[in-house]
Amino acid sequence: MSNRDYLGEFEHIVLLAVLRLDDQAYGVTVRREIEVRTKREVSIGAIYATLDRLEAKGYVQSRPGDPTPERGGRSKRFFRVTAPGVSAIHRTHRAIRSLAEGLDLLGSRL
Amino acid sequence: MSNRDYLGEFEHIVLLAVLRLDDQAYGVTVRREIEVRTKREVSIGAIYATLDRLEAKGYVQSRPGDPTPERGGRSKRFFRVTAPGVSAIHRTHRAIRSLAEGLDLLGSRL
DNA sequence: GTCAATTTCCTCTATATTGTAGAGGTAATG
DNA sequence: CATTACCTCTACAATATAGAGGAAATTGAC
Repeated sequence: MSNRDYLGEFEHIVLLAVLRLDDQAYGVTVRREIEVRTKREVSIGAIYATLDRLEAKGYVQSRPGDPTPERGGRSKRFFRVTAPGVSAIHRTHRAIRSLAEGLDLLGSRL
Repeated sequence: MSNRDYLGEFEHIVLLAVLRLDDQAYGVTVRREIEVRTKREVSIGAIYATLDRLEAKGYVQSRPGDPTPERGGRSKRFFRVTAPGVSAIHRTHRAIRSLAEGLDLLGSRL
């Protein structure tokens, strides 16, 4: 296993999406959330590969969902962010902020 | 060339360091700035490889520095962030903010 | 009931791009 | 020519990304 302390760029995005979706986070919704919020198109494969990596690191946890009464559909795999996952977000944000603060980034406030 | 629009995690860090160092950005100072601000150790090789990639993408530009009157020392290669580089930072920050805002990230304000 | 069509979601494989370290070479100065 | 400060190169590990295709669920025709 890696010893990396920081989230990769896409890992970061995906982790935030899972956090934001709360108990409705699974592959398809995570993808949609990212596309809607960032206007960035991502493949479903990219989502799951990243989710798997985040799970391997202990930053998210997954559980199988019960079938829903909708037409069709394989049962979902739900994800939630763990405490270490939240810490990783904080570390990453701190690193960025430490270098960005004070810079005149046109009101970017990040 | 790639079509990636977003900065990788380390590219992001390095680009911010160059921006912050203004006209004093070269390999050694970039490395030091990152280490001091983020408490993260990085090898000099990692710095230059990333700087080279950022230059290939047009996000930074380098120019050779004149020799200084200090004892020893090969002449420096100075870097500065280009306008597209600043845009890349903005895009990246916007993407993060769009997913982070509204979340209760314990006052993380990012 | 059961079978096939349909739907929604997930798994897997393969490749490109980034991240990372460190050995070793190069251009200065006194 | 010894010493110093900096940079280049190479090699490998981890992350990012796409997309084809398989799996599980529901519904309706028979």
